[in-house]
Amino acid sequence: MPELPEVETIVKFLSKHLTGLRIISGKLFCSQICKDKKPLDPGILKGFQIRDVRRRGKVILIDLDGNITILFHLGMTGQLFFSSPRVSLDRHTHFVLKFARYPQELRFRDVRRFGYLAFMRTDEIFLNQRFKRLGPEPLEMTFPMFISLFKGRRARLKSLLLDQHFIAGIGNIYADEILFRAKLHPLLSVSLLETFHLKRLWRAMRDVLRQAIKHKGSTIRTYINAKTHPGEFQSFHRVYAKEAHPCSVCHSQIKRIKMNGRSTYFCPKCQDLRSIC
DNA sequence: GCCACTGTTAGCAT
DNA sequence: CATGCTAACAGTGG
Repeated sequence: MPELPEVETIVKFLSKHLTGLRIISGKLFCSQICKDKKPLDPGILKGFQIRDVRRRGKVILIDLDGNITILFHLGMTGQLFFSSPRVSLDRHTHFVLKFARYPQELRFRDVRRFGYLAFMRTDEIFLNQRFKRLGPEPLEMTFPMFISLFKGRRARLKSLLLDQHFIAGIGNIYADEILFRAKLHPLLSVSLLETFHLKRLWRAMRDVLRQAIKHKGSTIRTYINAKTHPGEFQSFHRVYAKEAHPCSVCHSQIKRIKMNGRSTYFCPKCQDLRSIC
């Protein structure tokens, strides 16, 4: 469930339930899922209390007292959910946290293992290379800030939207949905964009992400994530996974192409390349 | 069985 | 630096 709206939804949920809980144990079942250079024994988490749950881009940060933060990235198939300890762990559950006076444990499960977790000092998070290089939050950007990001760039529009160093949090679904609503072709070189195009893009980005958060994100392939969050934004998708469907605006057939190895959906008429170059 | 997919991104080549 | 391709993984569906 890993784009900004899904991560935001999970963070809100976790924040509500985790804040104030005291950890009695942490167990790692798959050492490769922990990205730390010096893998920390999660047993040392015992006794610390959860202060806050935050998001930065697609990353989830769980702050404990004692200057400790647990970082999670869900990759493609990561799940973070509560479960009764009586439900047996399957082979894809890689990390479990247990709490004092709380009947449920928090489990991190990830079938494809593109996700990861890491332990960091809370006050050092933003000194970390990973975070230093992360682009700005799309919902915390003014239009002038947004414009300045494009200066001197010439990559194709969708590639840039997907680049987490450019803007943090947008993935394959929301890139396509944003471009459809901005009426811009994914293959456009951003050097061709004028201020009014960027205005459309900025508005579409904010609208799509806000709407998606309001609907608790998109739940695709429910067998993977219904456990954690049944979102409803998928019913508002206009192009993603809609190859050959009629465009909701002009009734042309939605096209699918491959871009950077990812499926890319768009309306060939509403998002016409030739209208710009 | 084989091949093409899949909500990601680090690391490498150009 | 900027950009784009590939591999890492496991599962599903044709």
